[in-house]
Amino acid sequence: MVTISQIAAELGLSKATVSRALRGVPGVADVTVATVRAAAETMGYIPDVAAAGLATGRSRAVAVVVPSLSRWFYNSVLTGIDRGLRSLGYDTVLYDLDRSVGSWPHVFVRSDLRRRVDGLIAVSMMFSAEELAEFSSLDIPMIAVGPTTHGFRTIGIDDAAVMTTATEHVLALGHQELGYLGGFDSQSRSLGGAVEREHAFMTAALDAGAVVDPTWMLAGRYRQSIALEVVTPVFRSDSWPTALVCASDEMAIGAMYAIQAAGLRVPQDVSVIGVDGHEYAQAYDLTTCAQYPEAQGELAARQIIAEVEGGPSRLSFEPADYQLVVRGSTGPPRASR
Amino acid sequence: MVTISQIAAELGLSKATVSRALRGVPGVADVTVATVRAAAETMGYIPDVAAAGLATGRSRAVAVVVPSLSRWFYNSVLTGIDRGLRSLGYDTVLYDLDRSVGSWPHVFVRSDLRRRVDGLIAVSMMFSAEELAEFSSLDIPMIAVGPTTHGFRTIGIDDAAVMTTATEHVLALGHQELGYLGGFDSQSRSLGGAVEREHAFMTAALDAGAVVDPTWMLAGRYRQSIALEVVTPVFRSDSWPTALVCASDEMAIGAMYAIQAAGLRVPQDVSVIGVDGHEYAQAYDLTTCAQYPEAQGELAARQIIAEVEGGPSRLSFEPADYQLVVRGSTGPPRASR
DNA sequence: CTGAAAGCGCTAACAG
DNA sequence: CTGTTAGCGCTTTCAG
Repeated sequence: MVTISQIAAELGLSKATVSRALRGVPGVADVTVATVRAAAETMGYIPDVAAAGLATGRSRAVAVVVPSLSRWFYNSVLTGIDRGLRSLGYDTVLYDLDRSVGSWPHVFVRSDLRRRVDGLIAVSMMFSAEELAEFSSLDIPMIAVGPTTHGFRTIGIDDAAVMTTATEHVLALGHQELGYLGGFDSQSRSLGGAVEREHAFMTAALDAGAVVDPTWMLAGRYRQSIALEVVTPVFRSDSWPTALVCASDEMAIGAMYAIQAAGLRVPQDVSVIGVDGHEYAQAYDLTTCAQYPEAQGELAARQIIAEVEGGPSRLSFEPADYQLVVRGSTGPPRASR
Repeated sequence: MVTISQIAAELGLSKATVSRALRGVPGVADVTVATVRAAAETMGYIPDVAAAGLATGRSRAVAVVVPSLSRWFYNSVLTGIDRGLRSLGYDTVLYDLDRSVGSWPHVFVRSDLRRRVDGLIAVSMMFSAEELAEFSSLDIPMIAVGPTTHGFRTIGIDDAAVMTTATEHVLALGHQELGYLGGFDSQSRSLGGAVEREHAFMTAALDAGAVVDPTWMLAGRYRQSIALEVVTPVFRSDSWPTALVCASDEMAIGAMYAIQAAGLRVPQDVSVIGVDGHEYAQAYDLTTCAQYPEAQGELAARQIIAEVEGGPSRLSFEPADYQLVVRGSTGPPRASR
């Protein structure tokens, strides 16, 4: 294992100079830098992060806390974060909180995060006041991606605006009988903007004078499997909405399956619209209000590193892009055909 | 920030004793241990992993390399690994290789992994001989989960056996006209046992004298969206198989959607069977040959830590459980009703 | 522009 | 059972 001192010895230089040359610290002769780097290369030098970390107090790693890895939004954000972090020379230390609802030990923060990471990115997480206090005591930059997270600067879409856009799309198509597929993901620690979305839907629907039968307010809990189950009985009954607004594309896909299995057609009998821009939306010809989780993750990575490396902390909320993508799952209601 | 020396000073002990007491090293008076731990607790001591790492050469972290995070199998394995690792006091350092097909810099191994992790777990990865050599030169325990990975001890199902089981299920139901939905995921670095599965299918089908029209061999590339697209034309043509054997549940779900959209019924018109035991399989009433990726991940975590902590390296292949789960998507073919 | 020296916080012989 | 003494490999004043 080759160290900095060996390079120094080899070249008749001091450890300090070699260290500076390797890191590109200004104030070293260009020739020296070149020589040192060449030697490091040929000798097969690999920096020891632990040693550097001890000396600097930095680990070149950031913690990423996710509520679960199985949902598309979360793992997409994580993909973006990992890519962003790695391109900046940082590692991703994963903290998957799946199935740890309400049981996250405070210990987590103190003993695990401390000194192990330079920053923390929380994806769609809800934290208790106690946990938040522990985080703050870590005194490292923190940032959230997803719905606005109390105590965190956050990057994310405007959930209300997105849902309003989606709802207005079907309203504009002439639908007056609307269903909503949303609910809460009780299994995870994420809130996912569920409240904002549902509220925006109701507001837009009622403002337009649409009919929203209470039995059409479905709790798909943000999972495709549950969506499939709760949607099924509605479209096998004799009263169903002409348009179903879904709070996520995963739920929308489950709903479309249930609707077809019930013998109805999308969009002829019922229009379906989702939110997210899921990678499968195109194949399912699903109209959706798309957001770009990987981009959000990459942005989070860049911003946290900027802060870690001394930059100032930015705005408290960074609005992310979204866009209505109209496909074949939405159309005018039967009556107005 | 409180250190070990502060505790030592406070208690009038030496750093060494405090260190030993804290780590539970045998050979310290019980009273001393108790006193030290109590003091550490009240003083709010938190160990510095970097310092410990420098001294021991261990980081208490393991690298997990995945081909992508968006596919259920991969993220499920990762969930299991993270849970296992964390329960043993180790951190998960993520290396998501999504979209880095063929472009993985050798640099990766040398500069990133070295000294940063104590072990490496590769999930469904294919490595070049060159990469493999670099891994080996790291001289840390390595283990793979998924299909047998050259150069790695691996934990995984017997892909051929699983596919044989699935195929024989529809054969036993009386199907004689079989389709296969498989292919390769060219986007990722994973092979995923695709070859073994396809071969096992063909063997079982031909052995039973079944008809497998070449146009029924579909390349869904292990993605639901692509499966949906390639399956659609087949069931809109005038010649289709009575049973479709899918190499993954994700593809099977896409296929079922396509079949229904084409106006056919599952299982009345066509039976569909998958492989994986996807979390959505139950909701879709999909018959599948299930495997348990989270359990595989947890096992991998336990085994790698056992090795890291001095245990011997075990068998070269650890067969994982699988089980045929019969649901409503498979039934006898039309003719024999 | 380069070198010497001190030290980051902890562990690991080696003594006692 | 406990203390002393060296480092682990790198960064960082402070001199020159």
